Parts: sequence; C-alpha cells; structure tokens
Amino acid sequence: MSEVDKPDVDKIAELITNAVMEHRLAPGSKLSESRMADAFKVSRTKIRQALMVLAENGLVQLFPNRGAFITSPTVPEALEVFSARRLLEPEVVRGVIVHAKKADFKLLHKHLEQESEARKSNSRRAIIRLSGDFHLLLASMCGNRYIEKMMSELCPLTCLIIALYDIPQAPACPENDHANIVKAIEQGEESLAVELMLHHLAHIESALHLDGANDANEVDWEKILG
Amino acid sequence: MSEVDKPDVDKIAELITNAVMEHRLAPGSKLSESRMADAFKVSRTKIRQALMVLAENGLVQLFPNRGAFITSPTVPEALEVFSARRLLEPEVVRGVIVHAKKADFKLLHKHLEQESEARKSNSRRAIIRLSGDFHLLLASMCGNRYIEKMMSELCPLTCLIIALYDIPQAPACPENDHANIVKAIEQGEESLAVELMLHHLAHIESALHLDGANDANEVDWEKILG
DNA sequence: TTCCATTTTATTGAAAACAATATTGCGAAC
DNA sequence: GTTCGCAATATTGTTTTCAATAAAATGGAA
Repeated sequence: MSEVDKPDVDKIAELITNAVMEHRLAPGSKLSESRMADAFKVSRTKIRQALMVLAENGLVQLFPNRGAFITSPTVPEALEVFSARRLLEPEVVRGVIVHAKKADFKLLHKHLEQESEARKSNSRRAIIRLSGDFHLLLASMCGNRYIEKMMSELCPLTCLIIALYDIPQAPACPENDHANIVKAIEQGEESLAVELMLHHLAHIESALHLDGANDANEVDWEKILG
Repeated sequence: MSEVDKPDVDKIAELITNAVMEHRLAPGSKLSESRMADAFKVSRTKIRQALMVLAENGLVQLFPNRGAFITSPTVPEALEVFSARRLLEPEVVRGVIVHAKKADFKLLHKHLEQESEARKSNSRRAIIRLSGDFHLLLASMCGNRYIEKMMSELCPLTCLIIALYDIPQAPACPENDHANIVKAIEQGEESLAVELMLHHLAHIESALHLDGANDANEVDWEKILG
C-alpha cells in the first residue's frame, strides 16, 4: 500500500486475496465494512465494491443484512475445485509449452528460486503463498485469458480448502514438484508435464481430510464432548 | 419484471445478460447509468452494482469516467472463448452422463421441444437465445458449479462473438445437433456425445469471420470510403 | 437463576447531494 | 474557412446522510 495510502477497488480486492492466500484471513472471517474502511483509509463505498468483486470471484460470501464473510468451501465444493483444476491445468501446461517465450521461462526460474529460498528460511506463509502463485504464474502464460481467469479464482479457493482441511503436520509439497514440471515444459515433453501436474494435484488433494465425514464448517460437538 | 417493479442487482444483471443473448443489446452499446436507472425504476447505485457484476463476468467493460459498454470481443478473444469451450464442454458432457437424473432429461427434452417450436415459428431471436440456453442447461447438470459458472460467462460472450462476426446469411445451427447430443448422453455413449459436441462447436466457429483480417471493433474507414 | 420480551446498539442497505471528469458546442483568432 | 481554446453540459465518481435490519443488552417475570 505504498502509493498515496488510498488503494482503489481492485487493489483492495487484491490485498484481501493475498491475505487469504497467505492464510492470514481464515475461512469464515467476518469482513466488517466500517473496520475495513478504517483500515484501508477509504470510504465504505469502495469497500462494498471490493466485497462485491470478491463475492463474484467466489472468495467471499455475502449474506443480506448480515455482511460479508470469507468463503468456507464445503467438502463437495472442495472436490469440485480439484476436479476443475484437473481439467484446466493440463490445458495450462499444453498452452505454456506452445506459447511461452524465453522471458517467461526466466520468470518461472526466478519463481522457483524464490520458492527454494522460502523453504530454506522455513517461512511457512511464504511457502504457501508461493506455491499458489506458481500455478497462477503458469496460467498467466497459457495464452487463454479465460482459463487464466478461472485459475485465478480456483487458486485462492484452494488455499481456503487447505486452511480448512489440511492435516496440520502433513508434509508440504514435495520440494521439487514445481521444478520438475517447469523442466518438462521447457523440454516440450507435453505428456510428461501433464502427468507431473496431475500427480502434483493428486498429491495436494490426498493430503487433505476430504472424506466427507465431517464438514469442517459445523463444529462437531458430539465428538468434542465425547 | 413482474415483482414490485423493483428488480434487485442480480435481476438487473440477468436482464442485461438476456438482452445480450437475444441480440437486443449489441456489442459496444453504451450503458448509461441514469438511463438504466430510469428504465429499471431503481437508483443509480443499484445500476452501478449490476454493471460491476457484469464487468466481473466479462460481459461489460468499464472505462473510468467514460462509462460502461457491452464488451466487443476481439478476434483473439473469440478464439480463446472457443478454445475454452472445447476444453470445458466435453467435461460437461461427461459430467451430465454421470450425474443426470430422470428429471434432468425431462428438462432437456422440454428444451429441445422449445427449440423446435422456435424454428417452426422462425423467430430468430428465440432461436439464438435457446441455442445458448441449451449449453447453459447442460452445464447446470454437470455436477461442477465452477465449470457451470465459467460456461455461464462464456455463453453470453459467444453470443456477442456471433453478433460481431457472424456471416449474416449463414445457415443456423443444424436442426438436430442438440437433439443428437442429448440422445448420445441419454444412451451413455460418452465418446460419441463428446464427438458430437466438439463437432457442434466447430460448426459454430466455422460459420464465423474469425480470420483475423479485420478486428470488428475498429471501424475500417479505409474500406468504407474505398 | 433462567427464559422471554423489549429496548438499545451496531451494522448493512439505499438514496440523494455533491464533486470531478469528459464530452460537446460555441466563438474568436489566424 | 479552419483550427484552437474556452465555456457549457452531461455523465460518472464519491461522500454523506438517512433508513432498514439484525445482533446484543437489558430488564422483568416465572
């Protein structure tokens, strides 16, 4: 927020999205208009607009006369998010192989470098954030703005799903999944790259409590009290 | 608009979308806030919200201090829309085969009936509208709300593309493309249904002036004046 | 003490008034 | 007659104010 301290609507939406992707805003969080207006030093009008944009992106849910809340994806929704990603991301990979220029690969390698550093310094938030950004970066290079747009909605949702259903002590993404995907893309090995991507997605999904037993939204008092 | 004559934001956005899908609102149309406020008998506030929603859906473009305009997809954008649909709609077909219940097929057949009637009475607008609605109806049955959402953005855009690039006297969609797709789905013939869908999309795209020679947005004064 | 009803408070929703910007029309100068 | 600059107008952008709704607090009765 370095500009004139007065971010516009899109900037506000972006900052909220970032906060979600870094797990600084938990699913279900209430987004009070007046508080946000104070925090961002803008009028409520701008906040309301930003909340509408976020709601349209699926990241926020609006309840009439109750306010705005960060979305809490249900188990079925989580499964559909992954299903959609399994469809889109192979196409992203194919697109990048076709469209990516030298400069794009430079960006990708720079990103991999950042991820590697974040791992070394063990900063969990940076790792989470950069992991999501990797897929967004790829999507931005696939040559189809509609697919990119959908990915830019599904990635933050995936972050929420991880926040809700992750097994706390689960191992993070395999160190070099992303690097291997980039390598395969760079060498034009389409089917390998697609394979690696699908495997990567499967790994993320498998590390989640998505068995449908409990719907992380509702507190399971039965279980808590025994 | 039968309610209390005071449609809410989503209803306004829906009415605009309908108008686009029926080619009653042409690409590039200026959407004046005050005029719309008068027409819908609501305050400008609601109109502005509706316009933001539509802009987020890609159906409207907002230019700062200039106003809102119905999107005019460029040739590259049109190609990307079709590319995205070629990816999504086979998955829609697969989803419907898996998820559709009896009631769904009933709805599909009712829709086919309507299309058939519209053809008989030769009402071009109804035909255009129903053709788009067919794909939306299918998408609503595929069991993935994110794919459905993307389709609900791509279909209206396709209508704009047709409005911009269609060859006027081109033959409409083959009479029974949709019926054949439904039949294949009903019989669980996945690969056939997918094949028919892709063929159908290819047919629509092939009937368009998408060769990139002229970008229907800019008026080609050279050609007009000779 | 507990439960229900009522009042109070806080928050969201809508509209109207005001400010800023762009477009259009007019007139003067070249 | 054309072009440039200025004024007038219309439209969008923002804030402020007011209204409606829901949550919270209070108080009384069982």
